Amino acid sequence: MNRKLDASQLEYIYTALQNKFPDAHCELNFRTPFELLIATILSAQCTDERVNQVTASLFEAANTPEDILALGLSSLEGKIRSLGLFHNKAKSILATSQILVEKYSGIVPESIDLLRKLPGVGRKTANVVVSNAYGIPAIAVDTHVFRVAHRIGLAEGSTAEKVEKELMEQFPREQWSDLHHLLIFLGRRICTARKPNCPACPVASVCKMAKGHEL
DNA sequence: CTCCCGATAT
DNA sequence: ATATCAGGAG
Repeated sequence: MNRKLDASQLEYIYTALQNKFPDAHCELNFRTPFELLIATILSAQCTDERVNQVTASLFEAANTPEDILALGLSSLEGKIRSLGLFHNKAKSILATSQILVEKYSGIVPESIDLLRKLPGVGRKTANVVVSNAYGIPAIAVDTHVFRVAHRIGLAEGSTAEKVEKELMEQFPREQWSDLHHLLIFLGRRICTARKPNCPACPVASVCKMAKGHEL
């Protein structure tokens, strides 16, 4: 019976991460729900820092569905090419903008289910938007959350959806959005993919992987 | 499962 | 040189 962490360990993890990263927040730059939606679509397989570099000029040219549509495909692709996967991302952004104009009066929906029907918007992107734009508790499982949750021993599921469910079951709803950002900060700054810095990690004492290394 | 994909870190 | 980066669609 693979026992997970007990209640006191879960509380310790949340508190220790808050103390280590009191400023944990969404690192994508945005001013409106639509800007966040576009920035999050662009963030696939790409660092936030480079997304912000691109959106700074992109949103100056167009930051509404109508203005994005007016740009057209080749112009939009040109602006986002440096982010990679640019053809898919441009098509998704245009198709999503078209639907927002036609069906939602240009307003980004607050419903995860409605968001996920938009082209290029999956589970992770929908969670990021409702959490950071509308203050709805959610845990978006990206590459960092998936990796860190497995290493610590907070999750064992093989898909992002399973990991999201495991995390939601172990932490109270009011902690979901904060926990999501805390795990991302941990994954970016300490528990990196190539070389995790366990000596600097605030939750090493309860981490499954860190313990495995010590034994 | 594969494909999309440029920039950066190791 | 190669792994990785706030994934999603077919």
